[in-house]
Amino acid sequence: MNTIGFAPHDHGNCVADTLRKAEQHCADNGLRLTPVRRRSLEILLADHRALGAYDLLAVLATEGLGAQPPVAYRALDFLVKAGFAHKIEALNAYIACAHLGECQMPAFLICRACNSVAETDTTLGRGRLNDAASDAGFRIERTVVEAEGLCPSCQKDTA
Amino acid sequence: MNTIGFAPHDHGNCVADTLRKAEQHCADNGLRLTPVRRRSLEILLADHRALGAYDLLAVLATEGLGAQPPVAYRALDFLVKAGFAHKIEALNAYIACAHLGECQMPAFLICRACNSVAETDTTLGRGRLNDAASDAGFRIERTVVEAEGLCPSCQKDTA
DNA sequence: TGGCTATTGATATGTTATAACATTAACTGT
DNA sequence: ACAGTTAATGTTATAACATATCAATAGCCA
Repeated sequence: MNTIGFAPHDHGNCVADTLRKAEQHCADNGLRLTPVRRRSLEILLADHRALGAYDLLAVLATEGLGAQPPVAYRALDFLVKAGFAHKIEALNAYIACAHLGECQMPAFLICRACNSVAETDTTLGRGRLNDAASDAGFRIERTVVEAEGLCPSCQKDTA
Repeated sequence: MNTIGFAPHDHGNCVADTLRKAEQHCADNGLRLTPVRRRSLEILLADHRALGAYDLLAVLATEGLGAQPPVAYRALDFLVKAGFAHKIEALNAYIACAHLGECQMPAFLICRACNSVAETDTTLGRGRLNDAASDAGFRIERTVVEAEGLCPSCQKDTA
């Protein structure tokens, strides 16, 4: 599992590939990637950065795809439930999934300076948290793992 | 590091002990545990459950300690900065620190049914996340680790 | 005492998210 | 093609969470 987000990569391909996978997943599971949903995913995919619901809404509005908050929240809700996007709890913002199809327990590295977000995975590393949960008799259904700090590029700028 | 929250314990002592430690910490560090701040900490300590800022405010208001949002947010800000409380990002809510004085990298187990929260620690378990961060050249400053699920008691109720 | 800083009081507003209900589109079986 | 059903959208309103700003006051200390 590589950590996309800060490293240079072929982003056009990254976007196209994710859209293709999303379409396939919808076809396979009887989900409908409607215009608003598809466009919302494209907007989130535009860069590896978290977008607020109202930021998304602003873009949709300029394109005549809806002007009221529920439009954005419904689209985001669909994308998150389908596994196409994640909510970054520490920012109250949303980001496209960078590992569509192979994403179990996402973890995020969030740059507090430029707001870019890299996604990685902690599936193999839940040791301590799982131990604590089973000691306490707690049944985990979802985990939020987010690290805030400075990305490589913003560390240079500060130095 | 034990995981307080779901297990029975002497809660009166748990509260008194934390208040004592908080007073000591303020005395040692030139911080002022004013009436609003102290009372806010007591309210958060009342049980191992996350409280919204406006829930806290409602209690403060009945006691004549302030009726406007900034009162609650200022108190919470002080408590969080001093390490006496934590923000639960997944709930936009706040909880008293259960390990005052020995809390480095808190992690939370959050029951989605009864909203009770247990606090544990992941200081020794950051392996994967740290690895991913150093691979990416990311400098971590703060981590958010929260697990949502069902506490022992609510698992029984559902069964 | 005077000057500094931290805290509080108060009003307003910004930001994030959902409730509720009417309408329209898509799918299903006949 | 048709009615019955469910999913999606349009729209209005409001709930819930959070901060900016500025004036007033309290504590500290030279």
